[in-house]
Amino acid sequence: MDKNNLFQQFVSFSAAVYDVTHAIKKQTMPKHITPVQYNILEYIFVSPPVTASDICDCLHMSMPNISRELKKLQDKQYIEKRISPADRRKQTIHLTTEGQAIMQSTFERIEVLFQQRIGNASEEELRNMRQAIQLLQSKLFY
Amino acid sequence: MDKNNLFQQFVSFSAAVYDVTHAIKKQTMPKHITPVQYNILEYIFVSPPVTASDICDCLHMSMPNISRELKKLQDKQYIEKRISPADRRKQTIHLTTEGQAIMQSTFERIEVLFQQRIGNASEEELRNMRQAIQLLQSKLFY
DNA sequence: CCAATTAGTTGTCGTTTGATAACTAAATAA
DNA sequence: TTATTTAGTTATCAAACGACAACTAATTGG
Repeated sequence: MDKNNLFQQFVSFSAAVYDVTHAIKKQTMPKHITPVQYNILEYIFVSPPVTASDICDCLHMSMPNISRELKKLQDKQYIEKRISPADRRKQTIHLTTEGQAIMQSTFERIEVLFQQRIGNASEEELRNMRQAIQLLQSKLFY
Repeated sequence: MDKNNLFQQFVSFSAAVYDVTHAIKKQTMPKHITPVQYNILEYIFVSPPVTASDICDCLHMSMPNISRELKKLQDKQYIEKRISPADRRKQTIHLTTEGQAIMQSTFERIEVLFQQRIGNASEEELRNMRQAIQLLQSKLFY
């Protein structure tokens, strides 16, 4: 039937997701780092261990630019590089204790806002949301 | 029960939505305009009539910066400003014929990619997706 | 062993973007 | 009528970001 209508929904929904995540990030993102640097830290935080190349691929940036930003993060003592013994060209990027602490507390602040958002939802509504997310992530946002 | 697990899902889902929309925009966004300019055109396209102030509020930008970008879009002949007769301080922003055509064809390209994504979905799956979007948009991404 | 590839670095450039101050013109409130 | 507020403009500045060229060092393939 009308896939067309679904497209409208998709556009409006994507915008809504953007708005909400933008608002949350605006309230929770550490101020001493730039948005791009935050994205890098977040990526290192959720998918360790990562290499500079991994970050390039996932965040759609060039190696030179990643290298520059990683150096800045290293200067700020948020990350450290460890040369891989197997292949000494490669290096894995790790959060320092401080970097880890920053990301941890950022995610805690994000979770607070998230819980506020769904605070009044019933047990069944939560179940439905979980199902809905799973459905959309497998069929549409894959 | 475990709202915690839902938070994990939320984070992962938001990232997935970002990845998909980013990939789509990358493939469909007109090359002669900057990302910010595209966002402005898109906003004018989907929610007319708009004023410069509306754009500020919705896109989280300052009036001077909006004014600058609108002027660039005007120079490129994608928009025009009409002074509101009721209050001559205000102006409504409109797409020119060319601007309209560009946004129309951009959205058509977006829709093609969207239809590819859901191409093999059954009637029932489409219904479920529609429901899922509606649920999440009302309970989570509002 | 030598050539080619891979991983990452450094430097440089220009554009985009965000922020701020100082301004004009129109409308509203006192 | 004058003061204030509102809508938008212009100019300027610095930071952030993307792109590119040239480079080093390690590894792999022939």
